[in-house]
Amino acid sequence: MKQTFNMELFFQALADQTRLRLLNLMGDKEICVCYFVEILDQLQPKISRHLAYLRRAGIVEPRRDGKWMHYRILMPQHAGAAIILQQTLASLKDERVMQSDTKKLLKACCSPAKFNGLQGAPIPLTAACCERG
Amino acid sequence: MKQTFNMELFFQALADQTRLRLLNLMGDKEICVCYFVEILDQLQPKISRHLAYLRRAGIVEPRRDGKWMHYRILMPQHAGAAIILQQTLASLKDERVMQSDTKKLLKACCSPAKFNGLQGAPIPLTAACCERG
DNA sequence: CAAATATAGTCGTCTTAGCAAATATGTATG
DNA sequence: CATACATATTTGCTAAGACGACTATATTTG
Repeated sequence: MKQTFNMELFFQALADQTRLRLLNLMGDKEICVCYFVEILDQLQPKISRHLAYLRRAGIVEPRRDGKWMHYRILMPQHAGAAIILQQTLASLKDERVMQSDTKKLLKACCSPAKFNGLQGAPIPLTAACCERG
Repeated sequence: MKQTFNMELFFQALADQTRLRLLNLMGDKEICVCYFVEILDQLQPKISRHLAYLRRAGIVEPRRDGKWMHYRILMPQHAGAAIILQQTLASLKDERVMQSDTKKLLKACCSPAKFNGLQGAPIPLTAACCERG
């Protein structure tokens, strides 16, 4: 089907804790880079670099919105890869770190102003949380 | 569920072409190391190393049989990982290299004597191929 | 210009290939 | 039964390459 799909590269992209945390946070919604930085509590260039790896592997897609960049998961054309990615996302939800991240994201969406790095940051479009304070 | 399961390590183990080829050859049967060496046409220590990586990740299990070591895939306890591994194996079958390897393995099972490195090598137990020549 | 994000450069660390040596088993020999 | 040797496989070791962290700098947009 896909001539250019590379299983090895695909797994390489998934074989990193930081990238798994990013994917878990995205889930099925679009997230702004600034949220990743805030929630993972890691330096911005590091987040950016890992997002670049995911981009290169074709797993995520960026969208520019003014100053902000939003990322969302791009389900692979390759049927097998799509199943693997979905199963991975499902499995991640069982892990403590991932649950903690998800909870933190919800909080941040509710009141971005309370987080240093999120002054005036855009609220994730599909976030099912309370309105901005 | 499993405290010791590590998704990152699991994907790292899968993120290598040589290891994917080994897994594809094993499929659901037990294979002797000497077949891997012959079919991948790579140096034996290299094969051994990659088998060690797979062992460390708990993906394969060795069995000694006299001089020969046989390896087989060990389905992970972790339900998600098992699904991912099964889907991976299924997807590999669509790739040319993997199909070629599988075909070569079948040939080697039919007449091991014709391969330099397989003089007197054991035939994979569950190999559904013709008798040894 | 300021803010958000991406990229480049440098460094330390991890992974891998390749070779040599070690280990484990089997067989032959005394 | 002990020894020596052959075969199959694993494991140290070292150099090369890839990767991640960190800092500084560049790019894009308001």
